Amino acid sequence: MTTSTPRVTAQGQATRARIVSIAAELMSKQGVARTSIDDVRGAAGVSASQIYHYFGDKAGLVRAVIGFQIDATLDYQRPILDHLDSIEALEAWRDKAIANQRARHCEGGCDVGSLASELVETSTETRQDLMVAFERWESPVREGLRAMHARGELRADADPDYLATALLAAVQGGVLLTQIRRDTTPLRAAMDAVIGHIRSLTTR
Amino acid sequence: MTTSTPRVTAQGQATRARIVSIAAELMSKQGVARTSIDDVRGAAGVSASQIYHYFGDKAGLVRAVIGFQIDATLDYQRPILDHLDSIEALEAWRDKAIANQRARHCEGGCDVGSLASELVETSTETRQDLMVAFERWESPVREGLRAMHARGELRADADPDYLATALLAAVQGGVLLTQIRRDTTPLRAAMDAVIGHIRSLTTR
DNA sequence: CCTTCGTTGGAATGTCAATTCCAACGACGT
DNA sequence: ACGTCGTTGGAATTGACATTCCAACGAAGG
Repeated sequence: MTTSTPRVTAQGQATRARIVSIAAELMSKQGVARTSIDDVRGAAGVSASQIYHYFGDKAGLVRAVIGFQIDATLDYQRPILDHLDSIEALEAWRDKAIANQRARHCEGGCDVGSLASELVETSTETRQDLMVAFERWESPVREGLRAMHARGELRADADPDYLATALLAAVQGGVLLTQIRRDTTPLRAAMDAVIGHIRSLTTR
Repeated sequence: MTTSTPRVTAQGQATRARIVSIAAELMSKQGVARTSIDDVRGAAGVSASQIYHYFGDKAGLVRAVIGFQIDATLDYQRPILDHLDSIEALEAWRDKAIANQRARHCEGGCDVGSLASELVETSTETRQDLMVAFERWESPVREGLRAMHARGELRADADPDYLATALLAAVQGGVLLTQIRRDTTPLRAAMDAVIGHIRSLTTR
């Protein structure tokens, strides 16, 4: 069975996409709680009824924003993210993350991490959305380390999955401290430490 | 010059302290934005005017809560925090952090980190309060690693300050992922990775 | 005993924000 | 051309929330 009648027009999709994109930007800058539907309405140049038409309520819009931000983050880090299977690739990833923070003047933190911190405890469904988002992020990191492991570049007793989790945690914690200090040193320190640890597990 | 007339009674101090303590608990559970003055008022069993009398406005209460939480965190981790000058001590710190998360069922994240993430971008003063809070946290970690370095237990080319920052970032990122997954593995992974890196820098 | 000032209660105010409602509009398939 | 349904506008509603105000209360010092 094919899609008989599209429930939404191309025009509707465009409007919906614009709303999500602008909501994501506002929520990244000011946080979810401080971003009102009316803020989004004004910035997107739409009427309130459209937002409720497409998303049901604010929680629905927030869910869409979570999806949007994780997509944007993964797109931004690709293609590096798909080949994190060498120390050099990990260092390139680190450098890209640092450059990104510098470009933002260390403001706003991690789009996905900020959403996560603000929303984890709101509802079980939201928390699961966030779990899925981070799993999508961690997955390619894990695959890269597994490839190194399979190739014998990592010692047999090293655990690629565990290391992938540590890397992601280093990014999150590093970005938070970087945001607070307005200085990229913490992000660099955190990623350097975990990458250094991985290096110490290589079979050179 | 001594304090001529105390502007606040012992009774007043007690009331103030109770308000801060209860506000901290509520804000830890629900976040700052979702904690209304009226919530605090009800839970503390005081009238609204008292909160405004002692804190001026909600921002003032939030500042007091930041101070309260960093004090509580440091008190909780002491005396470990004051002697982080060996791999064993670092591991004990890690174990205590993990046990704490487990006791909370991995809910709520880090009290200080959650406040930080929610409030960093609200105002320059708040961000500076947070910088001070994290500096107070990082300082003893740094001192411990410096002691190891001075004793020659860390290689000369190791940078204790940089490593201290990485440790704190690992805690923050690890706790965030732990909160999202409701599983202490990420916190353990993150701290293990950085501690492992430090171990690889020891002169054994 | 009296005055002062910190303390407390509780109602009142005004703003802001989420959500609903209804009517109009227009694209698209028949 | 016509009718259906997705789309849009904008006003109206409802509730929550931060903050203010004023009056009463009580402890501590003179």
